[in-house]
Amino acid sequence: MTTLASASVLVGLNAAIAAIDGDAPKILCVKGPDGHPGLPYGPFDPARHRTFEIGLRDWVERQTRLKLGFIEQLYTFGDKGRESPAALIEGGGVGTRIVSVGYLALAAEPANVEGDGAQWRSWYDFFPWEDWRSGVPALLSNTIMSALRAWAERAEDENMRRTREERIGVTFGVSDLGWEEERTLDRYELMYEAGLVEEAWRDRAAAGLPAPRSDPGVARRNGTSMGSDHRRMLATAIGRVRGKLKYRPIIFDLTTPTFTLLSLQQAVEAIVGFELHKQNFRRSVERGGFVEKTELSVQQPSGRPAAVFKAADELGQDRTAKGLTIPRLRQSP
Amino acid sequence: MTTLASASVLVGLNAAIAAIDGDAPKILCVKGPDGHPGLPYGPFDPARHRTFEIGLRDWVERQTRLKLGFIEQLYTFGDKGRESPAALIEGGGVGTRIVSVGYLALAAEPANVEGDGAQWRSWYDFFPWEDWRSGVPALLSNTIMSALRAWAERAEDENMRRTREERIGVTFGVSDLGWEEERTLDRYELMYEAGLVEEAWRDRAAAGLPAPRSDPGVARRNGTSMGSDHRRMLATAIGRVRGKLKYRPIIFDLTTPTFTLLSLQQAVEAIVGFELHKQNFRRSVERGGFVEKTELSVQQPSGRPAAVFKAADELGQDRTAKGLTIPRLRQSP
DNA sequence: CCTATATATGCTCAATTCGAGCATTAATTA
DNA sequence: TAATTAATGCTCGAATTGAGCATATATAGG
Repeated sequence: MTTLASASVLVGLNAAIAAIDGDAPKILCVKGPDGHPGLPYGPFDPARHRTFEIGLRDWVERQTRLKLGFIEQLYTFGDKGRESPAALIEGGGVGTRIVSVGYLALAAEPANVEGDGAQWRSWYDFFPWEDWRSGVPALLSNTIMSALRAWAERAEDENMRRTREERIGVTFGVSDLGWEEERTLDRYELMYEAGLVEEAWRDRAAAGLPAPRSDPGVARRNGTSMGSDHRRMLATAIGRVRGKLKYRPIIFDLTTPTFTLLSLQQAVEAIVGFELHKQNFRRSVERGGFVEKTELSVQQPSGRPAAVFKAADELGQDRTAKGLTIPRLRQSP
Repeated sequence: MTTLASASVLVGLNAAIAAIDGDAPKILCVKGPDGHPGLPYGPFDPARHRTFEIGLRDWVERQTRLKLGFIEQLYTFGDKGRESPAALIEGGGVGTRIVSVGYLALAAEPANVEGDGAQWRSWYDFFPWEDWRSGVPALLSNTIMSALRAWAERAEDENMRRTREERIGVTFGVSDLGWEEERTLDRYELMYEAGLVEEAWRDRAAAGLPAPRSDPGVARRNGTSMGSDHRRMLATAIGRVRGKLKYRPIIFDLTTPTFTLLSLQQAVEAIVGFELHKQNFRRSVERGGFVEKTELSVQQPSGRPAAVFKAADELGQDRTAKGLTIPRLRQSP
């Protein structure tokens, strides 16, 4: 067996902490070392923490005073290019590989957070093309799609061109399947490859590679960029939440204990990024046994007052059972 | 920011490599350092490998001569209790935390492998209670379920007892939802907690904790145990394959290029662990556009010859699109 | 050649779910 | 009191699903 060079690996923990604020899906951001927004990050110290989860809860709480509820491991990032500038982290010299274990956490509401530059931001600040709630995002139809097609055209040979076009078709829903909201990561990665996000320019420059052959102005306008590979992690988190919604009732980890069906629907819409048929949503959620009516009702600004519901008891402690029925979005960009 | 103690973290890579052999779902095992079977394991050397995937492919190929096709990251294991005995791995002293990044890999067939003790084994050797293809596994109804209920009864208070019973109900399909085949990991973890698998006994002894209060003989009979936490990783892998089958056509990464619908069905049944309605399976797979008929047909040992199919071209390079429709198993143990 | 047997394949039918929209109810505001 | 707004109830056709019957095409044995 080979001798390990692993003494030069540092393990860090990242958390994508999501919450819903009315109709806005929020993510907790901190100011990263490079000035860009980033996800909360902390080192994993095996001497102090028995498990990743314990470590994560510990320093998230210390950094933000936020107690986490539901958390779930997302993905571990270890690609080259994640080396730490020596200044960033003590103990890791230049060239030390950082392995980050990314976690998804769900909070019932965007509680006030303390700490250096910590703030809740809409996740669509970073992924404006993912929000279809008021129709096809203009950014997508006006610039992204054509930039992607131009990238496909720039392929070296016919084979590569076709592959690229197929990927664009599937990931961006041009094909018959339509837009699959949970492919957030695929879309981000495709845009990264095509040089359509700022990180692609930055990373290639840092690695001494030639700049992408796309328009840098377009890349800069495609959402707020994040430090390191945090936007990729966030894309992973969003995709996971969107997918998971369909087979576990995690929506109730993101709502207040009681809610109206409209607010519940808006929370779901905030996550999936498109609008749902109101009556059908009500039917599926009521008949699916997800919610129970309370005797309360709340007055709206205008119109008939809405009944107040709560998550059904049968959903159980460990939030198991199945997920909501989310229809497929049939539009294309 | 705290100074990192992370110099004492080693990063390793594990692979659960699956293949289908007729009606048997196989997993590639090696002989672990403690004599128990284990999953192929190798260190991650950041100096040599740009990414985890490259590292994994590299040493899997060197250890087993097997070239991997589809691979996907599963989960990263870093809990305490994974410390290396000094003898196992050079460079890691006693008490060094080992972080293992687990991967799932799919092979088209259980190709011959070289290397010390490498062999393909049915994954039901390790999880006999997961195979419902000839009805409810006797092991489950005869011993496991009653041992689980006894564990629930041993709870310290009424609240805990009810929680345990609820978990058993959901995880083992006693509740109205029935057996959910993809909850492999939940079931393993529950059995571990209840002291019904050998690893629970071993780990508690190693940690200086009192032995579980269950019957050690029962634990020993509940499938073949594995070294370290490899059986947990395998459970994760099985659950992932079973779940993923429903939303991505990964089955075609596990079959030969051409197949009969029966062999395809048997492959699916091997994975999900229960039998499917033949005509409906055919309908869903044909109408779903997953397969295309070739002009060939093959003679059976007896009976009408079967048409030979291949995976549909539209499934595309990156094996995208949706997954097979797998009905829910309605039985209970 | 004929029959029993085994498997592949085609087809039907009822139950359920899903997508879409119309209709009614209950509040506020002008 | 009418207009407006949102909640809620209900229907209907289309598509999907679960189950089983029926037919087709082989082999083996007489």
